[in-house]
Amino acid sequence: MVIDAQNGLGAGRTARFQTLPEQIAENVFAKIVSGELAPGDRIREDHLADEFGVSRAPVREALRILERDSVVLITPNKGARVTQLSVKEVSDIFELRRELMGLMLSGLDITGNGVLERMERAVSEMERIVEANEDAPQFSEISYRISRAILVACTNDKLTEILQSLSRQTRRYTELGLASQARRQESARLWREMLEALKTNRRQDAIASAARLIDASCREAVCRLEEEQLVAQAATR
Amino acid sequence: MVIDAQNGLGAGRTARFQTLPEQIAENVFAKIVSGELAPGDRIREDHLADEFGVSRAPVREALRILERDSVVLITPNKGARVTQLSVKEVSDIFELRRELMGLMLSGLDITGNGVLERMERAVSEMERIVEANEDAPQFSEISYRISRAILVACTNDKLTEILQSLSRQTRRYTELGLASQARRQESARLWREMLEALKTNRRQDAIASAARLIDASCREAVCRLEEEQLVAQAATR
DNA sequence: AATTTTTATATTGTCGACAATTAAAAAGTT
DNA sequence: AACTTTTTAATTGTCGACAATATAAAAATT
Repeated sequence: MVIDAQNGLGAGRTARFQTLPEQIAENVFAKIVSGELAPGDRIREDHLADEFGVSRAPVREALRILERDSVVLITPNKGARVTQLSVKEVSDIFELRRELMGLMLSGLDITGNGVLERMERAVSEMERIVEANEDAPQFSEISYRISRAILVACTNDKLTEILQSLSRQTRRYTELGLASQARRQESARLWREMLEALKTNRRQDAIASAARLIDASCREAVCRLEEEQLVAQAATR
Repeated sequence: MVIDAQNGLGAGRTARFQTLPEQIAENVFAKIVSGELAPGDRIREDHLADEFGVSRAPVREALRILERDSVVLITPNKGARVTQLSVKEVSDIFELRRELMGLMLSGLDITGNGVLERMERAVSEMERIVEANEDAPQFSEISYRISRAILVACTNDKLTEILQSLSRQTRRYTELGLASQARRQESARLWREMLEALKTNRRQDAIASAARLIDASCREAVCRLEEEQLVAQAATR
C-alpha cells in the first residue's frame, strides 16, 4: 500500500521512502485540510486501520505525528479528534507568525544562493495566475511554494521548523482562503512588494509587507472559522 | 508500576493520573537532563521496556512524546537517539526565546491575577537562596518556578507552549548551569530588575532585563556544550 | 418519573509474537 | 591484503489478541 502526498510532514521524503505512519498522517492531514474531516470530528483508530488495510499500530503512530503539529488532539483513553481552534487561538497563531516572520526576514541570507531568483520565478507565476484569473487551488499551491522558497534562506533552523508548524496548524482555514479575485490580487501585489524590497535590501519594508500579508491571511482565516461555527451551530439546533 | 516526576510533559497531571507513556517519557527526560543519557546516546526500546517492566508499545509512545519536544530524534528503522545540538542550534534556540520572551512580556496581563505577588515571593526566595549561598539544584528549581509564574499571565497560549518547549530543549545545558555564585547573583539581580520594571509598568525595561537574562543563560549553555564536546572528542581519540 | 446502579457495548491501551530492516560478522573473490 | 558478497545477529515495524477504560443502554431504586 502506497499513499501519495507531500505536505511537509515527511520532510522532503518522497512517498516511496516515507514510512507507513508518515503516509497515513499525510493522508489524514489532507482530509482535514479538504474539510472531509471537520474540526471536532472524532478519528477512530480501527476505522483508519480498515481504510488503509493495516493494523492499528501504524495508525497510532500517524496520530502521534499529527498531534505533534496540533492538527489532532489526543485525549488518553478517549481517542483523537481533529483540533478545534477558537478565533482567539487562530489570531494568536497568526500574531506569532507575523512576529516570527519579521525575525526571519531580518536574518535572512539572500546572498548567492539563488533564493531571490527562485522567488522571482514563483511570484511571476503567481502574477500570471492572477492575471489569467485561474482557479483557487493553483493559487494556494503557488503561495506555499513562495513561502517554502523563502524559508530555505532562513538562517535559524528552529525558526523554520516553528513557522512551518504554525502554518500547518491553520492550513485548514487558509487552503482555499484566497477566494476572491480582489484578495488574490492584493496578495500577489504584497508578495511582489516584499520581493522587491528584499532585492534592494530594504529589510524593514520587506518585513512590513510580510506583516500585511499575514494580517490579511489572518482576517480571511477568522472569517472562514466564523462561517464554519455558524454552520455547526445551525446543524446542532 | 508508578513512576514519579513532574517536568511539564504531562501538563499538570499528577503521577497517579498520568498515562504510562507520559510517566516513561518523564523518566527518560529526567535521565537526559541529569546526564545519565548523553546527547547522541542510542535509546533501545526493549531496554526501556525491561527497565520499566512493560512491553515496547508504551515505550514507543513515550519516545514519540519526547520526539515532539525534540528531546530525542527518531530515525525510521534505526531507532531513537538523544538529540545532539550544535552550538549554532543552541544559539538559535536562545535567540528565539529572547525574541518570544519580549513578545510575551509586551502582551503580558498582570492586572489583578496575583502574578506579580507570586513572582515577588519567588524572586525573594531566590535572593534568599543566593544570600545563603545554597547549592545549585535549589537555584535551578526556583528559576523555573519564576518562569512558570510569568507564563501563567501570557495571553497567547500558543506562545506559552512554544516557550516551554524551547526551554525543555536546552534544559540539558541549563539545569545546573548557574554554577558560580557570581552568575547566580547576576541572575537574581536581573530577575529583580525585571520584576520591578513590571510593577511600575515599564515594559521595555522588563524586556531588556529578560533579554540579558536569556543571553547570559545562552552563554552558559554554550560553554557547557563546548565542554561536553571536548570530553566526547577526548573519549573517541 | 427521575435518579442511581448495573450491565452491555464500543474503543483505546498493552502485550507477546513474528516480519522487515539494518548493522555486524563471516566467507568468498580479485 | 583489500574489497565484495553472503550469512548471521540485533533491532525496529507491524500484527492480531486480549485487558483496561469509557460510553451507552438497561435495570433497579427512590
